[in-house]
Amino acid sequence: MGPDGPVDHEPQATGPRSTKGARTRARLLAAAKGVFERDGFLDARISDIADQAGVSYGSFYHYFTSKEEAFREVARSQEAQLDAQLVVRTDGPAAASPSSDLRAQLTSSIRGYLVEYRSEAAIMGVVEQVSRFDLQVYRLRFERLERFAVLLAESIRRAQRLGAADPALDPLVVAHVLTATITRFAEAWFVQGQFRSGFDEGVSQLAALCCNALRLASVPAPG
Amino acid sequence: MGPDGPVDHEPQATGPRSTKGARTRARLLAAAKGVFERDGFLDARISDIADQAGVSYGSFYHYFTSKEEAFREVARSQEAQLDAQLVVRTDGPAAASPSSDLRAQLTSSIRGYLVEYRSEAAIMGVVEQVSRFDLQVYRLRFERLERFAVLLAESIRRAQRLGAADPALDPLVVAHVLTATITRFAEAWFVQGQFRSGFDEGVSQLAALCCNALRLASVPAPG
Amino acid sequence: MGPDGPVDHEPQATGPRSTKGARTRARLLAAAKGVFERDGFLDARISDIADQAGVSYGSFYHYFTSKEEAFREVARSQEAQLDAQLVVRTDGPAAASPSSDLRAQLTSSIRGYLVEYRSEAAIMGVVEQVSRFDLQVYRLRFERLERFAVLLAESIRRAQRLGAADPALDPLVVAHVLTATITRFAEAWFVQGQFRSGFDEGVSQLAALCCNALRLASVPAPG
Amino acid sequence: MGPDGPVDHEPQATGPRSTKGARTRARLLAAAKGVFERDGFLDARISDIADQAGVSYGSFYHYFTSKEEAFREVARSQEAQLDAQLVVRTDGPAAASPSSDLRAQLTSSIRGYLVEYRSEAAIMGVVEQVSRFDLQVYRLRFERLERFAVLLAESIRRAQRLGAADPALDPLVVAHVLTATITRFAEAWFVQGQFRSGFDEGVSQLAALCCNALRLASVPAPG
DNA sequence: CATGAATGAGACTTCATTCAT
DNA sequence: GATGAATGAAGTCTCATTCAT
Repeated sequence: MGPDGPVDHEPQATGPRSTKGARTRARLLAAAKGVFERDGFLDARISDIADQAGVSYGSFYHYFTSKEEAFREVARSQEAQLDAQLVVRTDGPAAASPSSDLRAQLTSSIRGYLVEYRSEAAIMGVVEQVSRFDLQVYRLRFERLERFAVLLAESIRRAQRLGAADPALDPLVVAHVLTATITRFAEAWFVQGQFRSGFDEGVSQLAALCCNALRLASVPAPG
Repeated sequence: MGPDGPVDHEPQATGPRSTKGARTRARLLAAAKGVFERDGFLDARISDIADQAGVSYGSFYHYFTSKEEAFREVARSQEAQLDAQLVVRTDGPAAASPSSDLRAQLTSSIRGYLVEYRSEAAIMGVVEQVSRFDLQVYRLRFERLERFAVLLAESIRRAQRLGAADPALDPLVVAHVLTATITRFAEAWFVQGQFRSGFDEGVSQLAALCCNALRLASVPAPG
Repeated sequence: MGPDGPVDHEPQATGPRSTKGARTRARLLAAAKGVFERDGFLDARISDIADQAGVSYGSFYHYFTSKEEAFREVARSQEAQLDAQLVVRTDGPAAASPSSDLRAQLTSSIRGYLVEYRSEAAIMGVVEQVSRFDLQVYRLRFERLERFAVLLAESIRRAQRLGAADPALDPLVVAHVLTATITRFAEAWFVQGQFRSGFDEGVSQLAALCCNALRLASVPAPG
Repeated sequence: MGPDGPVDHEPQATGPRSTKGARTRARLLAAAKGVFERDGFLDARISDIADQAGVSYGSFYHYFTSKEEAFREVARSQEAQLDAQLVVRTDGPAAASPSSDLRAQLTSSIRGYLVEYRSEAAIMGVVEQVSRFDLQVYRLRFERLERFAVLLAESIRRAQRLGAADPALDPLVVAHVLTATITRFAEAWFVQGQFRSGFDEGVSQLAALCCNALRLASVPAPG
């Protein structure tokens, strides 16, 4: 299911047992994030992380079993933030109409996701990088998107039943396509700087495009 | 992280000057591709490539200055294959209608791209990987897509003028979004195996979605 | 080839921060000196140095960034020892006569220099070698001699004013010539063994020759 | 007798057997000299020499068995040129006086040597370099100087007998010292650029100094 | 908890030299 | 004679991880 390359490692975080330890761990995490952002995963050196955190070289290994482990920790919290943005309720309360409901939810998800992605673009670029050779980071990144896609598919199916979305589309495939669209667009825009565009403008274009794609019944453009 | 400009580097590796040399070089390239597919870029060892090609360790360096160089060469030819699929003619001959013309071209590009991508999924996965930490491979991969996006944008603009596409869309932004959609979907599908779907089915869903996105005027569904 | 200027580089190698580290570093330096003496710079291998010091291969790089760095360190301390011998005071206290003063100082410098050089002939040979292809060692070796030459020139000038030295000589040129004489003679004698001669005999011949060269007013030959 | 480091190699030049071959060989030698001057011995690459000579890589080995061999060839011809300058005749024809005879010969030798050395300073610097780790080049360089020293010693001895030179000096030691002086001064001046001075001025200072050193009976300063 | 010295496997790369054509 | 492809030993350096204090 996942990529061929990434090797599977045992996750085994060393938890801090005291308050002081928790603080040191937090400093290390912050330092790690900074170094990863600056140098990428491959060129990041433990010694730089330790220096940045103001602790000794060896201390790093009190809190993390490996460079990978530390990165996963960083990636985990980023994903959690992003994940919170991707919400589609299948069982949502009645909206003005099914199409406007999905449209609103999708637009909101897209905006939320892009806002977060942009503010953490540097580290997200590294997450994209690492997800392509570390299986655990791959999972971190894509299993959540998978869940989002499943929910989105359900929502699309419901809209189709109500005649509010293009009935010719396969909900699951389409949900995956839209997920791909949003995530890749975010990377191209904010990490790789592949084009310049006003933020709000870009967001609304992307949202409009996704809604178009589903042929959600037209409604007066929302604010 | 993005490219600084359209500067094109042609790193002139020590080229073979004889037929025999050309053959050896070709063997090395094939071997390199195989090893990269099997082990990914990071874990690929020069010695494996040389062994696979049936030449000595040092011979590798007769033809390539580094592992990166060899990979770029492999990536280059892959990109060339993919690139050939992405064609949108702005000045195309008269079609039944502007929308059906664009629809046909887009569908054809998508199908061609996915066909190629699938058949080279293993190496393309590695290209995606490397493009995220090697600037030259990044350029190799994304500058061509950039060009495609520009052409596509022009085509969209033309369709808009003729009332055949959603006039609310910003052609360039949208062209980038669609490019993102196609490329990322290909990776998710064929490299990461994020979902199973019949090939033709997937292709037509993606194409339909893209056409929907542009609100290309409806036509009877093509075969 | 010559030095561009008097810029002094203090390449800050990873210094040891503990007593134990300092001892290891010292062991490595001693081992390095031994290996350099035995094999010359070019044929010296890091692994031999590490073995000799009884530490692991990697430890070498904990203390030195390269073979060059380690050699410079060794050379530095040799030069410091030699340098201490080359003393000419321009502002010296009144001596029996200006010429006997300079004669005494020069003789003393020469003797001191040759004593040191002889006792460290093996490593000095390597310093001569390396100074001819490593700019930093070149500077190490020749900038100090330069300073000596300048002081010596001043001393000669003073002697000339007092009529105690050949007035036809250009003090600075002559100081350089004498410096060349002493250093090259030391190498030819002790490193290359270009001739055999009793130590004291050789020293006094060299000293006499240098004093002659300046036409320092004759005094009864010193013991 | 020689330095400790240099390893002994078998000299075994491959001679050209035809006119065309002789020309190719000459081109290679010229190219080699140029590359050695530019890069030093250690960094000189055979491929650069071949390129420079406009012949193929492999051709180099038709004419020289190794990089060392080629360098020795270059060094040999340089030494021959220099050597021709160092002439002291013990059996010379009657001169105005023994001291003025030796003075003239010494001055002439010094001038000739420095003229040659200066015009070939770049390659001479490399010869100095290589003589410190290649025994054969060492010999090339120092055995001839040795012979000069022996002749000079004889000349000094004769002058001493005639009361024209300082009788306290050991002729052989002194001859070696003067040889050291001249050679090292040349390197410091022309290769390392350790000081600037007008050519004629420097030459006459050096000559004066050497004559002073021997306490050659004064004569009116020669032009 | 903290420190930082010690480890060492392993990869890359170089380039003089050989050799088949 | 000439070519340039092929060889492969040799050595440096990196850096994540371990461990003694």
